[in-house]
Amino acid sequence: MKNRNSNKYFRIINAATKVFARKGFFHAKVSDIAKEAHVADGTIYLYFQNKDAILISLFEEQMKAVLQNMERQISEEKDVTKKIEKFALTHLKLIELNKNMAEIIQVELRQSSKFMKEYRNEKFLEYLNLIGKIIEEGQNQGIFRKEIIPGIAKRAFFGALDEMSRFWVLSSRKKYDIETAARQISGYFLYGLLRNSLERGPVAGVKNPQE
Amino acid sequence: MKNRNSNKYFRIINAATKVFARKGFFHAKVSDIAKEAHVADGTIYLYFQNKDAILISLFEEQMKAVLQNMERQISEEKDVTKKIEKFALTHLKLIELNKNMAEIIQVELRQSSKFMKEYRNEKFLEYLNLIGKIIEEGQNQGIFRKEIIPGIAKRAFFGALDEMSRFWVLSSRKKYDIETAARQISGYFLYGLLRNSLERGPVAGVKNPQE
Amino acid sequence: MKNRNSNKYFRIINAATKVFARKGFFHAKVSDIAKEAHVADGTIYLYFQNKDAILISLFEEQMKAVLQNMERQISEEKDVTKKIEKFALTHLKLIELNKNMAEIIQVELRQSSKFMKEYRNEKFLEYLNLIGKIIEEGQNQGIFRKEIIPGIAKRAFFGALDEMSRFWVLSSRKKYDIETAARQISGYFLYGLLRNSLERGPVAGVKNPQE
Amino acid sequence: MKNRNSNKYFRIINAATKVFARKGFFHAKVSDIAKEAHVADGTIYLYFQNKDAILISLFEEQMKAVLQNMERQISEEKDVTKKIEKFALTHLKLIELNKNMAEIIQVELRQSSKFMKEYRNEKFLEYLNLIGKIIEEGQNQGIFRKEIIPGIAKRAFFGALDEMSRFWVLSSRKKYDIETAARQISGYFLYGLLRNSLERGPVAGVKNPQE
DNA sequence: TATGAATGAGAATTCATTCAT
DNA sequence: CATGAATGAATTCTCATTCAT
Repeated sequence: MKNRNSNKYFRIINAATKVFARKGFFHAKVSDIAKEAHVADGTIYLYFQNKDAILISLFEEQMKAVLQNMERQISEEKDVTKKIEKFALTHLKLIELNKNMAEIIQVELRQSSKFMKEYRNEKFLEYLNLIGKIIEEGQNQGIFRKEIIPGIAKRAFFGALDEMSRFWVLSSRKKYDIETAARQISGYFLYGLLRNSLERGPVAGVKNPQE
Repeated sequence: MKNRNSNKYFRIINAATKVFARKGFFHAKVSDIAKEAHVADGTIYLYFQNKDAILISLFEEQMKAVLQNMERQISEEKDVTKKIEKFALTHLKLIELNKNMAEIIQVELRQSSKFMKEYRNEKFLEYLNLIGKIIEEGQNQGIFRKEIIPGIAKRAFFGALDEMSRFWVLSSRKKYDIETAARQISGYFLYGLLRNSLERGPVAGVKNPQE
Repeated sequence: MKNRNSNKYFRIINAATKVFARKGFFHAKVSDIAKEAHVADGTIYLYFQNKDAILISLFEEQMKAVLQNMERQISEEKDVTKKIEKFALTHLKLIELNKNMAEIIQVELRQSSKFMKEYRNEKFLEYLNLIGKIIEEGQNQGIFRKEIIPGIAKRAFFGALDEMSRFWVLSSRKKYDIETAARQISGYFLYGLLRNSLERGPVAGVKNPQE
Repeated sequence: MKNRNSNKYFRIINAATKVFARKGFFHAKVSDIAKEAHVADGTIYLYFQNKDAILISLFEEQMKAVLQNMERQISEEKDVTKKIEKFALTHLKLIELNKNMAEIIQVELRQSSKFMKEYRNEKFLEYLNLIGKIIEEGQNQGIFRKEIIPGIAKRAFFGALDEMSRFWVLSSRKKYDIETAARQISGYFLYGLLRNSLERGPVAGVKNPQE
């Protein structure tokens, strides 16, 4: 495998992003990717072990960038409440920005035991943990309720955003704008659906509620 | 008779559920399904147009049952708050009960443009709308904040549960028990993460907050 | 194999004639024939050994009738010249009358080693010999040239008529009417293409021509 | 390079000729052809769209050569009578020379609606027209009777030769030698079967004869 | 006799991957 | 490093035929 600094490496990654998004991983032919990258079929195998590896690399490269970006965005906010809101907004903007990539993550990456089962998706876990850490931070600061289980909350929050993305990716037109969706979703998690605090009931997942 | 009253129809559906969950849709061979169903390869094609059709039928049959069950469960609760909690619990229990099926919906059904793009998944939308209706009901009763957009909230809530299921489906052992997870997730949505109402900030997605 | 007096036997033969003509032997499904004959798939096998046997029976039944008819027509003429003309006319009329059958003989029966090689087509040879006998008769009467080799002439004459039929069968509309075509073709064979007898050259296939 | 300049293209054509002649088009497996051509199965599909396309290409390539050869042979003769004789001889010699090819044209090419119905066999029509032109030429020179309809005569003549070929192709041994058969058949068409001109009757296909 | 659901052998075609140039 | 022609394993689907009813 040749060094990934070669511009061909990224040309192939980008071509694959397009082709996978258009046809789906299984229906995408390696020769399609080669054509899109203006490269010979065989050349692909100088940079990637096989077709699966393209998808994995594609994902890793992309997540690297996404992760860096998200870390920077979050660190700009001091308030954990703002951090949560910023996370939601940044995540949804990302989807908007890179529809093809979003589509692959949403649809293709979930498809094969190769990726969601055997492949330990470290980068994705790191991404999830960004949320987890915000929540823990909020709990340590006494701002978030201490009964919240960060391991569950981080998945719930990510899942909420993710499902919203899927909706956008799969439907042609966007019904709600990004800012609205981001504010709504972070709003649900921060303040709940209930109208006033009097109704605040037994604390989630804990026998003896809040203190 | 080559209709779905034949027990062969369901034998094939069940066999396919196992095989798809084990190998993934694309790596599952029709002959694998036939073998699992104790049926000849050709027999499959008396009941299904092609391999894709098996996955679709499988999904539709399952969703029919899931939907009925969920409707019954929810109708047992009067309080919208309880309905939300019941939804979460029922959904997660379902996953637990039918791991293979869950895996297919989580992993396989998302994979192909056939299913997530071309295929208008009516049953799934009905399922989502069960949540939407609860939220609207809550708003009409003045219990849920009126700024909540049900079309976003239903997806966020489903996504949160769904991501939790994925976590379980893809990891071998369950870290949190079902009741805890259900109570946590519905708790986030109902009461928010924030510790007390004073912190209740600007209302989600609305410029001029509550009141 | 059940007795061929059953009306089902002929229902199947007739259905097969239609289906073979429409789709061709190889693309015709046994179930198509069954449907056309309003008979169950399995019933076909009570009357015919297999799909090949349908085609053969079809041909034999048809040739039996064709042969009888042609013998009768020819015996009505005394003059060998008239017999030749009658043969041509009757043959072409037959094609017109039974397009489906003609199509099968023209196209399908020629197709498979099963039929044109392995299958000794006795009925067809009898049909050819009707021509051969007319020619010999003509030679014995001193009307046809004795250098004519009946074994070649009968094939040439049949081939001429047959190619004309093929033209009709394969083109949708008939360019020439039957009587014209019959008279032309028998005319070529009886009188030749040449304008006058002076041009009559060395006799065909014989070193030292006539006389 | 995947064009017909590659020797693989012709290796496959030649292999297919053998295999089709031996087994028949429908019973010939693509893998048989590949084996005969010493080529991988998949390679066939670099040169031909599918199995049908092999048969068509095979036919077109052969007809191209046959046509050129026949045109050359005919142009060597000045006399239309000689041209007719030359056509017959050349046609029959060709069959002798390339038995496999002849068998395919005789037997296989007639089999499928693909070829005799849908496929407009231009090259074959050109071949037929070579005869048609000779006849018209003869008529213009006043040598052939003007009542002859070239569109019918060309088919009759071709059919006569073709049926003779079929006889040879399908029977293992040749009963008559080529020169004899060619002279006989062209003799029938030129001079007719009748012994002397006195017997020359009403002109073919025309009410008021040659007068 | 008649049925038609079930069978399973069989074949065309695709496409990831290799390797000689 | 790059190419792209060649490979051949792999898999869906078809359909003639059977046989239990």
